[in-house]
Amino acid sequence: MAFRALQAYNNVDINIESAFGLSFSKCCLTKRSVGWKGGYVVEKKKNIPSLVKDPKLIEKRREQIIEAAVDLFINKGFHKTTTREIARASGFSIGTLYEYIESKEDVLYLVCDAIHGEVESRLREAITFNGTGLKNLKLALRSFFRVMDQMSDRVLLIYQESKSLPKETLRYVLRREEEITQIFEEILRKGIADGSIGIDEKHVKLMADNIMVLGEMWVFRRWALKRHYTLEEYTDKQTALLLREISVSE
Amino acid sequence: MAFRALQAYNNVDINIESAFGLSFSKCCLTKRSVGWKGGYVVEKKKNIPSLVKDPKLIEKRREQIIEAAVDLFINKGFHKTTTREIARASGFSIGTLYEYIESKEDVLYLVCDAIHGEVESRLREAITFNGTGLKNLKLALRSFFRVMDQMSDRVLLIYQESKSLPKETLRYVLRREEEITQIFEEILRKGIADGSIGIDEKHVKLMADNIMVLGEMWVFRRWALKRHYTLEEYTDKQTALLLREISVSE
DNA sequence: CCAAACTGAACGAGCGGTCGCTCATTTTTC
DNA sequence: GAAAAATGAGCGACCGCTCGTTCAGTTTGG
Repeated sequence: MAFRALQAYNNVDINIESAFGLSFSKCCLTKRSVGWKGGYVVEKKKNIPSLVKDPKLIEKRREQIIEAAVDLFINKGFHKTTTREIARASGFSIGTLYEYIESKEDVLYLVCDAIHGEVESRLREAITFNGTGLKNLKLALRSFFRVMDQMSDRVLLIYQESKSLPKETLRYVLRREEEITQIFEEILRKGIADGSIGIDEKHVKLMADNIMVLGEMWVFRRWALKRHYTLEEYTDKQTALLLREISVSE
Repeated sequence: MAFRALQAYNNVDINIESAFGLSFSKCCLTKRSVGWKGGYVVEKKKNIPSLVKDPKLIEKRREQIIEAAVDLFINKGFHKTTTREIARASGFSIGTLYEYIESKEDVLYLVCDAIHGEVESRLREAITFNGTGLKNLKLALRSFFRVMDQMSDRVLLIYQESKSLPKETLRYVLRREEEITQIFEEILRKGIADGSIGIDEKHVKLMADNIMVLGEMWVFRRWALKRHYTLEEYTDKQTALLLREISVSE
């Protein structure tokens, strides 16, 4: 999936394991804390302070902001979109906008996180864990490619603009994609356990990565691929390719 | 290869064939004209007017500009780099900078074009047209992945920033990548002709596209792939994958 | 041979404008 | 009527780009 700032990745990621352990050392245990890594609590979401007290209102207004900003960012890009435009498109004034965010980058984070959330939930709701791991995988791939196809402009947005996030904030966005990759890891492991998928455990992560790449590919080479394939054909062909690598006889 | 603005592609490319025919209708025949398409002359390079008269000096100064801007754009991104910074890093004043370009976007175009040029020339000089097409292909793949690896930050730069180019200028950049794809088309066709590659002519373009995608993949998923593969291993594995699709027994 | 005239590359203060963000004030809510 | 929420004029920084000026080097004219 296209969920990252490439440049930032290349600068940062060699140490990403340790970076996670260290960078979250300031976190404290709250109800939003969800996991452990290297002994530190890892927050799943970045907390954006707001001057407004009512949590329900904050959520509502931020949804307005996200909806407005997604369109603007897709059409104009992050840098060329002004905060005034975001405020106007959200239906309130510039002053009000800054009651719910602290910086323009916060809006970008909200947008990235919302898109990630949509991809993940759409993917999860399309997956059953009945049947063999292999069957699950085939279904998941079909859903995944369909979601990528339907959301390609938003996926593209994250891909192109997330590099503008502050380094620290970027990590939250990156983690979010790892979570999606893990869905495929789960399915693969299930297939290994029930014998329907014949790869070594140590190749699971790579396989999951490969799947994500094929999804990305449909998004950002769509202009080229659509000259030759429908989504259906692409799905079939890439599924076949992946299953061949998995060394099972269909 | 990563040479495009994704969003722009999705907006523009469906009509790219006709767009070329139409958009260049104003072109006239000059010594820089190099090709024909739909009866109109297609310029290969965008002409950037300069206030300076000496062509040699223009070339020299623009090389300085490119060298300075590549570094800045890679480290800060196009939008966050100021024209003053470009001028300072180039070794002259802001006023002088504008003697050699007309807009900040011109600098981005110069940079993209120079990077493309480097990729293409490096690739071409590593290719021989001796032996079978199949042998050529294997060598070309090895060189291509190596070039992608060595130039990944610059390739990434084009990928992330070319969307900021004016639509018209973007087309020049897009054309440049098509030319690189055509190198692989040539090789594939040679292999078909001499019988060493067994695919249908109508799949040549798609195959060439696939090769480009695999090169891209190494660039912008390097952070993930490097956890599992060296460049060597990646090259071997992807070459094998491609050859399998080509349906030849090695 | 030299001085006067000309050339054009380099310069950088400054212009017009935009942008992200603030805060004194008003409006709404309960 | 007090607290919460919304407002938008305004601030100050900065940005892309311009243009009047400088000056080393070249050409011209006597």
